[in-house]
Amino acid sequence: MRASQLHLPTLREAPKDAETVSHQYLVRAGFIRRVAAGIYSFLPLGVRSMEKVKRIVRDEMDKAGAQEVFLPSMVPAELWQESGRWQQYGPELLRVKDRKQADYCIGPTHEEVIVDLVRKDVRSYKQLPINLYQIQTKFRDEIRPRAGLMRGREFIMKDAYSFDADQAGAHKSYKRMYEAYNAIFTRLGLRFRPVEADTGNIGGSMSHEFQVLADSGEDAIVACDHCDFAANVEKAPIADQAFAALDASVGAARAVETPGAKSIEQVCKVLNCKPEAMIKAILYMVDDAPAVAFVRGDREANEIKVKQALGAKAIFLAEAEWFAKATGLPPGYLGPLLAAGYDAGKVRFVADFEIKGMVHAVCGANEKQQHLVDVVPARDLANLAYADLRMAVAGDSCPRCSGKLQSFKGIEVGHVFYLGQKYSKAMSATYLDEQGKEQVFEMGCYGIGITRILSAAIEQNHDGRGIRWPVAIAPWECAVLGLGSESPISETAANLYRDLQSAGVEVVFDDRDERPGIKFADADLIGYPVQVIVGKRAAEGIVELKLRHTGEKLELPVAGLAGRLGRAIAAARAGATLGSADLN
RNA sequence: CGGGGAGUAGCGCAGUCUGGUAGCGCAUCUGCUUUGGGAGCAGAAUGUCGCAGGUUCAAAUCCUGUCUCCCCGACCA
Repeated sequence: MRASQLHLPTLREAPKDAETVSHQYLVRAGFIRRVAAGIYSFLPLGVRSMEKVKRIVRDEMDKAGAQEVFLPSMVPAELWQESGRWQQYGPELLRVKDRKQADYCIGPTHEEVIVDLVRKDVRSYKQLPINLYQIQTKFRDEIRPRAGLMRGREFIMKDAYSFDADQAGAHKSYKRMYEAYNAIFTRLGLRFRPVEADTGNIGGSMSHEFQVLADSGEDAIVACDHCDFAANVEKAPIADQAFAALDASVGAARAVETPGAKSIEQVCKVLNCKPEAMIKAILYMVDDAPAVAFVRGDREANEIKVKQALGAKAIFLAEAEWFAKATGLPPGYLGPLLAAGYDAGKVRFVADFEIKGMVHAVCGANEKQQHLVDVVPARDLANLAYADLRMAVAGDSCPRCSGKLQSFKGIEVGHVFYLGQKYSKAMSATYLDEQGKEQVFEMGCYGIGITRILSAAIEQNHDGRGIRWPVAIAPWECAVLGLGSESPISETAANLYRDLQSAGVEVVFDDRDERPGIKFADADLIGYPVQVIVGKRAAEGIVELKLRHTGEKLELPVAGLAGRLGRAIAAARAGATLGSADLN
């Protein structure tokens, strides 16, 4: 393709609504344009990169035995009512009415549609297992769309659904998808990590997220430095811990005045203690009733764990005033040790395991302006319920082995769930087994955020000048920059362009009548993995090669270059980045 | 939804406090010169100042309402 013919509007400045690096570069380099909040148009370059992502996803899905289908994005309400999600889903589900006033939604995910499709046509165990997938535009009316393609309202997702006769089969299907996902993200050329994850709203009992590692990622993950354990911090269990023996010399718990000291920080100042010696109270509204989770003063409570520990459906941080009214206890001075006579039924308490091992703790006294010191939980809080409540952090022991956890930031680009019978049961999706008995399908569902991958790839691969695409998903693999229209530069460039095409390289010939600086800046911004610069030394048969990923520049004879590049690029399509070492 | 911020030329912004009829840089078009890291000179085109009311002789500017967008939090591929 000749750049002079390409619709490639690059911007020197990013529009002010773009703050995230990937968002800025996608707009500046001419991949996308905003249409409304969280809704984007794709320009030719964006389409090319996206199609490459799709091609790899399709290829690996097909290889793993899945079959492509295409489901509607507009879904009748009846299906969602049948699964119960028409009620459960909040305003994120975009509901629309047709001319007859019938209810529909724009599919944010397609469990209902696929279950309906399969239950109608799959009647026998002989038709199982089956795994169907689609690549579809989804719509979720997000509370806050942000960061360009990272969290759009309209986005493209690959979603697959497996149907098996039994759990063993479903686990096999799950494993197969897990492996396919590893293959996909490897081929995309991304550094990623599969991590154990919470199943969230979709439900189910087993789940892994595929996280692209990037410092700007929103998800915190921990991974063992020794074994292959890795999990989202939301999910990561805390390893069993050894508790110190009781120190009998510690005196009885006693109250001290701590006027005005409501936060951990303030109390530490007043009592001259450290946060790790304190018991922190976090106020929740759990299924509309007050509850308190206690964690060590320097820890962060994990809301998902608290929710599970309390067997709750919904959990929110409680407002202090509401809480005080509901319990009669003073926020800011809350502790696990209730005064005699207090009606313990008013509020539920649960404490993190770690607290049990504290020997000398400070906590709220449940009286205004007072804290308790010399609290020994194992002695004083015998009846307190303990559970794993805190967020895992770097340095924690691995829950599987003797290693230590390290922390990373990630961007979730894929998620595999084992669903069980959640949807098949709700929607009576059954088949007949060998005995002619009706059985409910065992399901799994498997998503990949196609459009989000573009953002994630950029977040992971960029520098101050622009994008550094992995070869597999670069819109074009190579750019030939002709730095002049006079002979022999123009002939050398045009010939090289032709030879690279013959060598099977996707190449853009920047033949625009622009100054060199503009061509360099655009090429760096767009992120072609390879730039071939035809300039001053063209007369000697020498051109310059710039490898975007490593930043290396080398001068090479033009003779035979197309063939060499063709081979190197072909090799890198499998999921690599290109450096000079790859040329031979 | 809570908190913060912004809507003025394609993009980035100034002008708003103190009302007087809109400007700068980049981009665009023409011409000449330039040509290895976002050129120079000369000329040109481009705006219902987000929208709707109101105040006023006069509104981008003041008042009221409204819409949109961005950022931080609760939700998620």
